[in-house]
Amino acid sequence: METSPNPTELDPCCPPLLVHALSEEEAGEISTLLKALADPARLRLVSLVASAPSGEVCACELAEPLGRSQATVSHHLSQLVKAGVLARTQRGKWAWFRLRPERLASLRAALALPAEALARA
Amino acid sequence: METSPNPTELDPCCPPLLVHALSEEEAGEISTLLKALADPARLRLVSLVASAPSGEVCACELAEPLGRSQATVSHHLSQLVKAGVLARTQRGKWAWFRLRPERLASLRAALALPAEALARA
DNA sequence: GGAACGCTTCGATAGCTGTCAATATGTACG
DNA sequence: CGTACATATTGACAGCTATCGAAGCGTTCC
Repeated sequence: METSPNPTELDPCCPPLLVHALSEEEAGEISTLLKALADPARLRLVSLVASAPSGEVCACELAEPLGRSQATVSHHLSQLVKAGVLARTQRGKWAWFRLRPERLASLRAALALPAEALARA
Repeated sequence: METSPNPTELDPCCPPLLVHALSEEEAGEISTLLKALADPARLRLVSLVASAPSGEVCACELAEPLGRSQATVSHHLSQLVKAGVLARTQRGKWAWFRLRPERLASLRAALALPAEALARA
């Protein structure tokens, strides 16, 4: 096994991106995560959650600032959770969401350029 | 006009992402760049170009390793150029592509977490 | 129990997107 | 000029996706 300590869907993802050519499989893996972020509504959701002072936001506070229906917000939140970007906690009848920074960090790492590429710029 | 010195479409993009909530407009801007990368074929193209020793690759060398038709590769390359991720140089009848690392760097910066968010993790 | 509430799921729809074959455009070289 | 070749554009199509209203499922609280 790699480095994942618990059964939550946190597979390594994001092999070194720009050092050698990616295989179709590796590219598919990274693009899945990118797709999860590549939508204005989801980007704003992530942003709303990440910038919350407490680090957690109730779903009930998200539909209104987003200007989308409650069903649509629920749909996007599910996708973000599935992609590992957000984590959900059920608390009574409310669902709370918080950021999973490791996931974004691994994406940033994948996008990092090797020194040689920077030298060429 | 804003701040662009030359006619190439290199606007700043990517406001601070996770510090405060994004507007719909800001989110749209970033998601445009993310969408350009959120596809296995395009990700592999970027990877192929970035990992080339010379820093430049002729389009003629890309279709075969990608396993896509010439038309499809041309289409994806256009999108990457339009998004500012790659730059194209015409040389005789060949088109050469190289990476625009600044563009990726600004995306990485947008994905960077403020210290507070990391502390919460 | 039953009413109210938060959220998810379903069904439907309009629009976008990745793909290719075919065709067009453009460049090089006899 | 004409042929060969590299790339771009067009047209078409299947599959995906963002969105919503409506219906379903749990939880809370009276």
